[in-house]
Amino acid sequence: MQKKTVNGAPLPAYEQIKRHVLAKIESGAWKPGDVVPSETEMVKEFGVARMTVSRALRELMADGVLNRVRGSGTYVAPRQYESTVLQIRNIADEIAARGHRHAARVLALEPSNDPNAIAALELEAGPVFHSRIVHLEEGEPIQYEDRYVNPEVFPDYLAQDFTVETPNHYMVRLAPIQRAEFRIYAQKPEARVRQYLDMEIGEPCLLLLRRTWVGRHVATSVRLWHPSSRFHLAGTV
Amino acid sequence: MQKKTVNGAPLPAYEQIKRHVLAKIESGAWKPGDVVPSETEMVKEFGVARMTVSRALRELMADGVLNRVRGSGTYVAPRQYESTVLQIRNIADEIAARGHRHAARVLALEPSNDPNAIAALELEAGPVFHSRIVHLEEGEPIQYEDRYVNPEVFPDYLAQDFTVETPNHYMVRLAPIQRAEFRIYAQKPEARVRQYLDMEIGEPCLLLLRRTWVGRHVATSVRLWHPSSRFHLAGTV
DNA sequence: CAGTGGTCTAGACCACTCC
DNA sequence: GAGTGGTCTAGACCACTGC
Repeated sequence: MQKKTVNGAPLPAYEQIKRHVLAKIESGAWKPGDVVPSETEMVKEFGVARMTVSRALRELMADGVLNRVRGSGTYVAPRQYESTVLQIRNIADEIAARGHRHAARVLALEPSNDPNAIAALELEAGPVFHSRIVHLEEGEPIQYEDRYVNPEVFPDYLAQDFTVETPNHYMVRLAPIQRAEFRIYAQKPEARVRQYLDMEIGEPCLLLLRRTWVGRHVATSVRLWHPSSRFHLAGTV
Repeated sequence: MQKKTVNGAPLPAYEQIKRHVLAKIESGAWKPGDVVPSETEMVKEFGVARMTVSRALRELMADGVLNRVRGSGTYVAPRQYESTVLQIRNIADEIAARGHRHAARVLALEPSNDPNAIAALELEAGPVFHSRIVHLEEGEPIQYEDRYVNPEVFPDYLAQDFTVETPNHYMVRLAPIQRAEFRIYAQKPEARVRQYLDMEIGEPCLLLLRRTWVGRHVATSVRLWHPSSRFHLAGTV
């Protein structure tokens, strides 16, 4: 295998193979569920020993990128949703997993020149895209979503119907999220949020702030308010 | 290498080596910072190829258990603290990292027969150990810690001085935490918590519930209240 | 310069899946 | 039974550390 270099240092063959596979997935050439070439095929393609291919694919499985089944083949793993605290899924899927109905009220979907939002997306200038949506579980509001989106990453964001598909689902469908940063607060909601979430006066919100990256771009910056009486975060490590 | 079996299935050699190393660390025979035997030595000890030892040690490094330095050797990694939302550290270390002073007020340290606590620790009967501590940052309360501890795992818990060392630090020092489960809530604090945390009426708490496991035992079940004005959780994925 | 870990090869045997 | 991944061997060359 020809040694490619990054800043002068040669990259190990197994690392080059990993990047090749990741590039295929990120470009969309290989989609979730697709079979990827077998070890034997990659051995021929890259001109390396089978152990080397095996290590590359094994590590990608450990990272959750691939699934491997002995006797069957190697498959592209399903997309990971915006992960917050380890594994919070798309709110609609989460509601569906509880056997409940999800609905969404789109309050706003428009361009915005909010300087704070432009800064959060690490852009020089606006406009950026802005949406405000209330998510309902069995008719009860459970999340107030205030989202800013990078138009360079999702140019068609404003043309979507978010009563049918959540923004999170839409974005994950189009681009793989590679990194996320989050902060969690307990907060007294401002009046508008409190009303949209149908909360009693004095009831606190669980507020989740999150930014996600696609490649070198900040893809989205979102604030999610949840009524404490109907929502909490959970996970294991 | 002699094949050991678990429920009839033979265990791969690299997996046996991993378990051997983990057992050494968990038993305390190898402590954080210690050099562990080199690959060459383990090759002789286990009678396997160097690649096999290499894989075992490489995977343990990926898990954060070992650190490996080319040209130097393989070392036991420092202990991981109770991880909550990915990487929240021991509150005292966190405060120290901000360059601030930590202090603790021990409100209670006693046996308890609270049936909820006994159930949370998955024990048949009590008593279990109970502590309530307020942690202060620069003199301001920042965490109210209500903790139940499994006496089978930490028999000397009640004899400790938690103004000197936090319970988390004490427990991590004695036993490696292997699994954790957490839930995060926004909550109106009860009067007692509000007073100990010196909070204004109406200010919400960020409440973190956590259980941690050592081997098959629930080691501890803890509720951590934080004033929202002075505390939030953060992390990256 | 001896010892360490990082990577790689060219084979091998095996358990398993799928047809 | 052909093809897949899981593991393993016995070598090898290399970059790096620490004396």
